[in-house]
Amino acid sequence: MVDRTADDGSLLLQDQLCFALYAASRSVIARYRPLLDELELTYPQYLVMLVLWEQQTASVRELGAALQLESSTLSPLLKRLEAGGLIHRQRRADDERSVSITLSEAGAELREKARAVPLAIGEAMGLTPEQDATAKHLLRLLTANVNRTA
Amino acid sequence: MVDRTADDGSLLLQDQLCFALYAASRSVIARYRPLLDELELTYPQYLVMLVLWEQQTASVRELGAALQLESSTLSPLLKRLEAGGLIHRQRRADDERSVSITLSEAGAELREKARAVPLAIGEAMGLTPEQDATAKHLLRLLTANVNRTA
DNA sequence: CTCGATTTAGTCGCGCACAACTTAATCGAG
DNA sequence: CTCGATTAAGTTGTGCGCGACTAAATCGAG
Repeated sequence: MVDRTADDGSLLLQDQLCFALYAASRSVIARYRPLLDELELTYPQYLVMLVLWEQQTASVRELGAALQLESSTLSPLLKRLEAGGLIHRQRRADDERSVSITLSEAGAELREKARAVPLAIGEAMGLTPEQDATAKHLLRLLTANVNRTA
Repeated sequence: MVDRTADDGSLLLQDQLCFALYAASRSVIARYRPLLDELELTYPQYLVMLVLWEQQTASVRELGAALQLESSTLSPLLKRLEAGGLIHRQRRADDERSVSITLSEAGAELREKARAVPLAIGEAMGLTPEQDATAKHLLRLLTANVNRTA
């Protein structure tokens, strides 16, 4: 198969980086699914937990900034995490507009069960450390460029 | 920032290729949105149209194979494309289980308006041809690996 | 030829994802 | 101090995306 560059006007599906991206993202998330089912988390919920395991607490706004998600996506998701007993939500005293999200006991404990997940995914992806680093670099560059004048 | 490789058990969001992938995919699709709004298409609908512009006709099964989507995703999407007057759907005479999707006049004509889209996106992504090719290669490798034992 | 297995679309339920909007709290120029 | 502008979170509506399931048509071993 002869690929064309990003610069021509090809309308062929297989020429498009964006489709490779879209397909790869869904494939990786599908790979996560059985692992996250064990933790009773969806993939976006897992991402929220990653942020909280890292920094204990965050506002909805901060979670949105870290994950590039709107409050309209996060609010219901956080409600489900709270219903699942993994987080607490409370209005901040010093700024009643903000809501602090914190880990519950169960949420903090879940971290240990999650430890095995990145390993298993890394193995399934099957890239060399160099390929992994290159891919991350290019994806971040791409994201920054695309968001630049968005 | 010091990145770790895919092989360790880091639970840091920024270390994870999968998050870079997820964020990049959504950013690119968001970039498409205003362009596709002009065509009154969503991104997945646009992908279906790409396949049809390429080969005139396809069954639901073939579209699913090309785009890696389930019939439970495609059936309602195709219903919307039909309601929008871009495609026709008809049971295949030789195998009543299959449904043939074909372009309508309007669907075929939309191709010309879509010509400018890949150019604009390619420009927004801002990768060199080499980077674009590398990214596509790595994403396909990744997807193949992840799906292999799925 | 027959009938259980397979294949193809489709429906349903749930959880994102995002645009558009609302509500409430805070900010800040005058 | 005040009040219009801004900010934070949440609601609503639409369209994916997929698992679980169903219905109907076809296949194929015996």
